[in-house]
Amino acid sequence: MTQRKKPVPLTRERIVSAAVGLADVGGFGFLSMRNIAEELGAGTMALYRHVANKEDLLDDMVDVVFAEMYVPAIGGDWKKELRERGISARAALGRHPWAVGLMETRMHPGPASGTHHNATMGCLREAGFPFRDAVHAYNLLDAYTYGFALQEQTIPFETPEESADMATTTVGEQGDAYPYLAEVVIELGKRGYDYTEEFEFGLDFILEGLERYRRAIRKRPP
Amino acid sequence: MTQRKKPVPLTRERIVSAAVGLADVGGFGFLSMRNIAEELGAGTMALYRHVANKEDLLDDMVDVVFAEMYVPAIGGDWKKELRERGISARAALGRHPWAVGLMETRMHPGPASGTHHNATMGCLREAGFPFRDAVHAYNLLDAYTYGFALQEQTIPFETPEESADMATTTVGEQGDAYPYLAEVVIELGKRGYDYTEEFEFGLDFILEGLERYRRAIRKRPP
DNA sequence: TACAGTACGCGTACGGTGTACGCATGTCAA
DNA sequence: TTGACATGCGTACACCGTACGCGTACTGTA
Repeated sequence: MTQRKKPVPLTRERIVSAAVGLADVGGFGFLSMRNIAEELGAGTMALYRHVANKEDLLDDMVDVVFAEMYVPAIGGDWKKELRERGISARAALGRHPWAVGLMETRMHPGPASGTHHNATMGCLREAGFPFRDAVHAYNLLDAYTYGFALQEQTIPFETPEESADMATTTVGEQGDAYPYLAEVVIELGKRGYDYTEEFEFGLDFILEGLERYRRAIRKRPP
Repeated sequence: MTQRKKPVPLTRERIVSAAVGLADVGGFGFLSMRNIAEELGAGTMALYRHVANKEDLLDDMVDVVFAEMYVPAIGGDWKKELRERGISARAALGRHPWAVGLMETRMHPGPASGTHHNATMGCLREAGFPFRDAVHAYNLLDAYTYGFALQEQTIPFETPEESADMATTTVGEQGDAYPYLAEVVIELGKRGYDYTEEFEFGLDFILEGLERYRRAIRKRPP
């Protein structure tokens, strides 16, 4: 009669994991405390025994994404290491699109975030970049990566419906008002748009530029 | 007795303008239809006579931000034009921080957005970049600009309180676990962090790299 | 002047959100 | 047995976007 119900105890980890999964499939807008609780078969307010509030939960979710990124080896071939880091970062952001706007805006970064940033900075410093230039390089790489991910999320070049909608709105309506823009819509609509190739072109462009810059510095130390 | 009240008729423009102002001072979270209506001394639902929904309103708000950006001259010195474009874009995004995550994600871009993108693309094409390379260049410039703006928004290097919080959280707690990260926090805490200088370094880095790339292309046409 | 048509402002209501508060239950120590 | 404590959860509140429909006021036409 006294049927014991111990439906797996709620833990912070289980909550974070469920939240990440929910945001992945349903989008950021679907991520509500009520939905998370339902996913776990628990009451909404039960969550608040394990997380202080939603912001606190988001901190941990972001750290999960950081944990999925490649951690560059500090003494290694800096260009190769940071290339892999960039590619895995974009991949992680692709798997968790909701994270893009959140990654760099957290005020309480988690351990994975610390490890990640430390390794990246270390990679640049040990490659011979003076402090200030390492900061410049870091800024370039991250701004590009997050910016690319931001744009990649929603620009609808692939689906024909959206593409057509976009085309008529911006181009077709007022014939030839935007010839260069029209070229983009038409050409990319025809040939398609390979996000991976595009991203890696830019990443390599920056890395090679940095390598040139590094060599120039090494020749004449300050 | 019959006191006429004609409190300035509501128009779409007045609504958009009030919304932009509200988001500027109160943040994106403060931008609710109720608050906009109150700002205008109108009832909430009165707004819906002029805008289809909040998404529709956001489209127009984004176009306001695009309209504040410098439109590069299509035949001119492409590097100078695009440098000014980049700087004014960052400035506009600084004035309207809520816009960063929205600029490139609109599905119904407005006229200012069209003009802006067309002029930028035209600038690159007329400078001699073949179509595909112009797209690469465009992607690099915009990803960097939006990525920088995204990071600039909330990284709290300036305010001592947040800086100290950040430092203890990521560095001080577990002594020397993140030496390279510690260096960043300490050094930038000491010397400060000039966002403008940082942004322009990266922008010039990309522009100069593109110029080199352009010259290489011109030497041997495909 | 009278009336119809229309544009506009707005009140109410519904289903969603985050979360403060307090109560109920289960487990373990004394 | 008794108390302390951690955990789960139900209710309630203030906010959100917005569907729906009603009243008012201006305007063009007869």
